[in-house]
Amino acid sequence: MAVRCRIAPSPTGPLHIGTARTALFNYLFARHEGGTFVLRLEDTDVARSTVAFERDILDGLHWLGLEWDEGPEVAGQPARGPYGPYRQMERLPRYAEAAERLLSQDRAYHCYCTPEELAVDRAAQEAAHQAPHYVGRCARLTAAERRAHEAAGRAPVIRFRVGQGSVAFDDIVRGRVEISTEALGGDLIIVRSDGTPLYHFTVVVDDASMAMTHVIRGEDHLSNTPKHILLFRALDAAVPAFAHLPLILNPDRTKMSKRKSQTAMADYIGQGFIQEGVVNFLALLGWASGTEEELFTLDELADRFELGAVHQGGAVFDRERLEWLNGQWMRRLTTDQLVERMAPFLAADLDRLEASGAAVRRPTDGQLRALVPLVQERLPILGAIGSLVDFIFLEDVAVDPDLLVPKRWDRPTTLDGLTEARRIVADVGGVAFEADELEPPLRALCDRRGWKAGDLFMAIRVAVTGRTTAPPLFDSLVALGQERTLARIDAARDALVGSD
RNA sequence: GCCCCCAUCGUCUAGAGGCCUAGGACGCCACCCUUUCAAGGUGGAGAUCACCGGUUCGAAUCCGGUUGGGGGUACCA
Repeated sequence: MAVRCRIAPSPTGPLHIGTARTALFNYLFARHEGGTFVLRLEDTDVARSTVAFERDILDGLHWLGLEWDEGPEVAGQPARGPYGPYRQMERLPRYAEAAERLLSQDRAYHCYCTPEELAVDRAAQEAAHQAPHYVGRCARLTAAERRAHEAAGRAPVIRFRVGQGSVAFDDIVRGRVEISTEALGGDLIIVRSDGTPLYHFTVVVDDASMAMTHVIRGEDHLSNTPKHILLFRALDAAVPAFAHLPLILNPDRTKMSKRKSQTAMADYIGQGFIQEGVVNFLALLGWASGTEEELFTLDELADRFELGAVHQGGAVFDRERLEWLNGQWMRRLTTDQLVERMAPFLAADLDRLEASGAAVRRPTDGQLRALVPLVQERLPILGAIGSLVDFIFLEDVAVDPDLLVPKRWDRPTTLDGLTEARRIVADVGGVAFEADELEPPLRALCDRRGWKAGDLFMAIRVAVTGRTTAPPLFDSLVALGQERTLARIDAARDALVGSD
C-alpha cells in the first residue's frame, strides 16, 4: 500500500523547531518510500489559533523545502489534494457526523458534568493518590435524567467510552508498547459543550478519512496513542502504523521550550541560518545514516532515511553544531546563491547603521559579487555579514589611535609606516588597483625598513577598517577603492597626530 | 501520585554477542599554514558503554532489577 503520512501543526504559535523536525522526518519518509506527504492544519483551538501563525508555519515549511503533495496553501491559494479541505475548522461536519455515529452506537454519550463537579472529583482522587480519571457519573444516564439536565440548561460534552482491557501496538521506533485502558483517565471528551471537537478526536477522524498509513510524530504523543487506536477501531477505520520520534531537548534535557531555548524557526531564519544547514542539522537530531558521512542535502537524506534507524532517546539541540553545519553549507554555496542570500542581510545591517545616524553607501550588484571571496569562508551565518564588511559601506569609520599602533611598534613608527604605505597605495593606482599589485611593494617596503609585514599590515587594517580583524587586507582595500583607502589612511594619520 | 518511554565522551552519534584496549563529528587544547580573523591540515585531552545481577566460552550489545532522566495524565494541540 502506498505510504501516506502527514504533518499536522496547530497554528497556535510560530513554527516550532520540533514541528519542523517532525515535518522533515515525515517528508523524508514519504519521499524515501515514494509516498504522499500531507499538510493538515489543526486549528480547532479557535481561541489561540491565528492566521499570522498559520502563515509563519507555512512559510517556514516552504523555506525548509518540505513541499507537501496535499494540503492548504498560503495567501488564498487553493488547497490541493483529493482529501480536502485541509483545515480542521473547515471539516466540522465530518466530526459531527462521526460523533453522531459513535453516539448512535453507544460508543459515546452525552455528559452533563460541570467543570466544578469535575474539579471536585479530581481533588478527591488526588487526595486518595489515585490517577485522575472521569468517574463515569453520566455514563449511564436515563432519558429522564438527561431531560432534567437539559431543562436545567446544561450543555453536554460528548465522551467516548474507552472500555476495559489494554491496547498494544508496535511502534516503528519503539517496538511493542502496551497500555491499560485504566491509565487513560476514563472516558475522554471528544466534543466540547460548545460543539467543537477536540484534538484526540479530530486527529483520528482526519487520519482515517485522509487514509493515513503512517503517523510519525513526537514522543509526547506516545501515551495518547491508545486513545487514538480505540477511536480508530470504534470508527471502523484501519489503524495506521505509528512512529514516535525522540524529543528535541533543552540543554538541561527537558523538552525543548521557549523558556529555555530559541524554538521559533523564524528566529533561526532571521539570524541567517540557511536551509541546507538547518535541514542537515535537524535530520541528524535523532537519526544517523550509519556511516561516518554527515553532510547531506535534502535529496540525499530522502535517499538514505530509514524510519527504523531513528533513535529512541531524546537529543539536545546544540547550537554550536548547527553553526558548524551551517558554515559547511555556506562554503558550498555558489557565488550567485551566496549573493542572493546575503544581500537582504547586508541591506538590513546598513539600514540599522543608517538609522543610528551613520552615512552609508549601498552596494551595487557588482560590489556584492566581489564580496563573496572575502566573506564566504568567514560566515557562520548570513547575519554576520555586516560585522565583516560594513566598513566598506560606511562613509566614515571611527579609528581608535591606540588600536592603530601594533604591539611591537610605537607611534612614530606607525606614523612613518602609514605615510610610506600611503605613498605606495597612491602609486599603485597608476597600474591597476588590485591585490596582486599592492602586496609586493608593501612587502618590499617592510624589507627595506626592517619591519615585520604583519605589523605594517595591521596598522593599515585598523586605519582602513577601524578593527583588528577583517577580511584579507588587500582584497579589503580593493573592495574599498583606492580613493577611499587613501582618505582613510590620511584620517588615521591625523587621528594619530591629534591624539598626542 | 499513576501510566508510558529512555539511558555510549560536555553535545550529536557509530555500534544490532567476539572486528571495541569503544569509532566519527561538534566544542575544547596544541601545533602547522598564515597579514588579522576565519577556513584548512595534523595531533591531543575527553566514555570504568548509568549501576547491580543474570544468560553465555565471550556482553556496550540479550534478560531482570535498581537508579537517574524525560514524556503523558485538560471542555490545549
